[in-house]
Amino acid sequence: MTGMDALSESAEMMIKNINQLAADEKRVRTSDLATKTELKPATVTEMIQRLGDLGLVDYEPYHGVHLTKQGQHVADVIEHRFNILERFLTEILGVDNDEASEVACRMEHVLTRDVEHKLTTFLGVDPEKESDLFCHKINIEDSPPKYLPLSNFKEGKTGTIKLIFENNELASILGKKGIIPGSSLLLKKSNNKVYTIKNNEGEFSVDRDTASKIILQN
Amino acid sequence: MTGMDALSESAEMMIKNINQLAADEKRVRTSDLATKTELKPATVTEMIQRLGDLGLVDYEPYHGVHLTKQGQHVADVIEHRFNILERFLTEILGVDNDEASEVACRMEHVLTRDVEHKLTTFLGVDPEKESDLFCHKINIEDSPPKYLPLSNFKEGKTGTIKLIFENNELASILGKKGIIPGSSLLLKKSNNKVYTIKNNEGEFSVDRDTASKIILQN
DNA sequence: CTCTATAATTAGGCCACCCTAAATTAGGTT
DNA sequence: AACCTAATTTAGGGTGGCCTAATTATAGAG
Repeated sequence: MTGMDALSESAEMMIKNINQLAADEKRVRTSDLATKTELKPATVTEMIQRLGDLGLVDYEPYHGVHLTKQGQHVADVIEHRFNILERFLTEILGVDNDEASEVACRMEHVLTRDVEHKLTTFLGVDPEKESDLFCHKINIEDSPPKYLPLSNFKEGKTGTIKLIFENNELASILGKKGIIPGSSLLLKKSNNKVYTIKNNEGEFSVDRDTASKIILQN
Repeated sequence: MTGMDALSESAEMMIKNINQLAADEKRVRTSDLATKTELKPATVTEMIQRLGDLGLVDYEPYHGVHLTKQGQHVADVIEHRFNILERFLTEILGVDNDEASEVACRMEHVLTRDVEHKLTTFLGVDPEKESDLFCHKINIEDSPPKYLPLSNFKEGKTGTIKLIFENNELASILGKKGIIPGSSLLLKKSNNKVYTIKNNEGEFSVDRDTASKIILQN
């Protein structure tokens, strides 16, 4: 009902191009779109009529188009996806610019919100701070895993060890007991002084200081 | 002549599905393909006839298809692209399995050889060793990525941390130990499970999952 | 205010993909 | 060997995207 049928790549590209040609408040002309997209004018007309029917574009025959609010929103999303993909390809993978641009331009239509979000985070931008670009992301489905030092863990809970701050000695002692990153551990009891933990090699007690150096994931 | 026109996503998907259904030397039946692809049998027939014309498939009416050498090659490439994309999405970005699978399935048709190659290297597989899968890659323009996750780093090497991907909590825990972007870090030891690292604040061990989210520059 | 050059649209055609419904074929049953 | 059923293919229809050619509208020149 919401018209959420996922636009075709062609449709999204047209919207993207309309957006890029839309300087000031001017309507974008068919011929300019034809040049930019390397399509024939007749094809552009056809396409923008379709987009008009979808409410993504305000189309006035013989007088060009401009994006509706809805269309602008699509354009922003695509733009953002393109940018992070391009950055990932060039900055992280070291793909050369032209190719990165081409590939990003194809991939942008296939990203989901979640992947977009995670990629953005990966690139070191806090998605929450990009408020404008992420305005389309109202409900964030991310319930990030919680990391806690053992010293703050709840009794009876089992967690996976993520990180142990060493102290070589301590680490090797713990290591010999199977308390190593990646392994799982149950906190049986704690009284804020002594922490009784259990793993598949047995039960141990550690002091608070040690406990604070073992970071678990819920 | 070589039929190098870049196959459509639909065509590539059909080839991929034929490949997956091709147990032993048996020909793959139309109805099985229809079930797997969620298309109608008539549509499958049409498609495999097209693929037959392209020489990608050996089609015998009423007796199913099997991939030609050429078709097999396409299938292998797609398969490999899917696998590395899926790995990247799950292991590096932390996308959940179902979504990663879906997105990888869309992106696989859009990767170039170079991007595929660089992504593979990024994930820590030496593309040269995957000789079969990479047989399609004759001239490799070797420029390995400058950035690697800690989990793919070589023991004894020092790198500069470029970014740490994760929800803020993990990042802040790491940050308190001086493991922050821009700082330098030495990988002392790794056994593919536990990564022992050292920086100017001490020594730490992290699990593979965490290591994969710390990206270093050689 | 008409006239014309240019821009834009419509008309009509082609192909890839998808469908349903109507043949057709293969292969086991009797 | 004729027959039936399930699998398969063909026939025919629709849509999106692309095209060329023909038509029509616009806006600026005279």
